[in-house]
Order: sequence, then structure tokens, then C-alpha cells
Amino acid sequence: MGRGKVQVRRIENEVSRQVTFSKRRPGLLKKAHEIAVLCDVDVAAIVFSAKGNLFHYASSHTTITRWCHFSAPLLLPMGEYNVNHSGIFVSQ
Amino acid sequence: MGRGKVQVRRIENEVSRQVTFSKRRPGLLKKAHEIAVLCDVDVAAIVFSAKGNLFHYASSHTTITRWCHFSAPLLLPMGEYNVNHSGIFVSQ
DNA sequence: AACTATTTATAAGA
DNA sequence: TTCTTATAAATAGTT
Repeated sequence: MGRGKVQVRRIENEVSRQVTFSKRRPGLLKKAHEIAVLCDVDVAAIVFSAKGNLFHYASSHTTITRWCHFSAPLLLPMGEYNVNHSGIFVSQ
Repeated sequence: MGRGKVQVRRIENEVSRQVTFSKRRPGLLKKAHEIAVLCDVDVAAIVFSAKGNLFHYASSHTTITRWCHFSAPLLLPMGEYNVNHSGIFVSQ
């Protein structure tokens, strides 16, 4: 899209990279929202900026719970965890 | 995009809804991949089909771990969990 | 599953 | 950085 074709590789120029991030981030979350509503499915999209900020879209809390159920083996180290109001922690 | 404008509401016709899902799902995951590579950020996108199938893109395992750390309070009931090779379970 | 007219997203520029 | 605009990319309706 835009004035030139996209090569899917890391943008080396830091300013350009930040600008592209600022432009594409809302686009991604919008797409996630649209497919969730149009197709009546559960969707989550999560993005961390280089500065560690979190941006996300979730069609429902259920989405995330189900996702954790299905995919946690791939994504969390095995072990015991505790979830409280502050986050999720490894049990001692 | 396409021959008509998009109204962001649930597509009532089941066949059309499934067709749109099939078309938009790869588009969403591609967008997630592109922003991850272009902008060198961690991204995850997760989609459940109406039939319960899971589709996802994750730029790295780190993404998901970090995401769980930050967002789990919103997404999982508080309690004790056990992660093993089969999934994540509530401790009894 | 392919096609293609159009909409939408966005790269580059102001 | 916010707005503009040319153009690439996604995709809705169709075959």
C-alpha cells in the first residue's frame, strides 16, 4: 500500500520504523475488531512497542481464557503459577 | 475493500460469514507478521473459528509470556494454575 | 476456488 | 507529527 511496495524486512531507519509502527498499529487492531464482529468470532491482537508499551484488542475476555487453555503449553514454561489482581506469578 | 463498503456488524448469512472469515483470517495474521518484522516489535494475533479451531501468529514466545504477565489479571480468573505439557489447569 | 472492481490501508511527501 | 495523496494491498461480490 502507499507510494511504494513493501519489503517485509526490518526498517533500519529508526524514525521510519517508528512512523510505520504508529501507522500500522491501529490498522492491525481495526482488522482484528472487524473480523471479530463481522464473523462473530473471538479474536485477540497484542502488540508491544519497542518501548515496552502494550496495545491490544480482545473481542472478549473469553477469547483470552480459551487461548491460554489451548496454547499455554507452547507459550509458558511448565510450572505452577498464581494469578491475582496484580498479575500472574510463578509459585515459589 | 471489494465491490461494496463494509458495515462492521455481524454477517447474518452463515455461508457469507464463513467465507468472509476464510478471506480475512490470513489477512489479519499477515498484518501481524508484517508489523512485527517491519517494526521489530513483539506481536501476537489469535483467532478462534466458530467451530473452535485456533489460528494464531506470534512473533516470538517472548511476546506471549510478556503479554500474559501484563494482561492476565484482565483475562484469567484469579486462582492457582498448573502448566504442563498438556495445557494449563486450575489446581484443585 | 478464481476473478476483478472497489474499497481500504498506507508509503512517501508536504 | 498531523494532513495529503498516489498507489499498493485487501477483499466483497461475482462467476
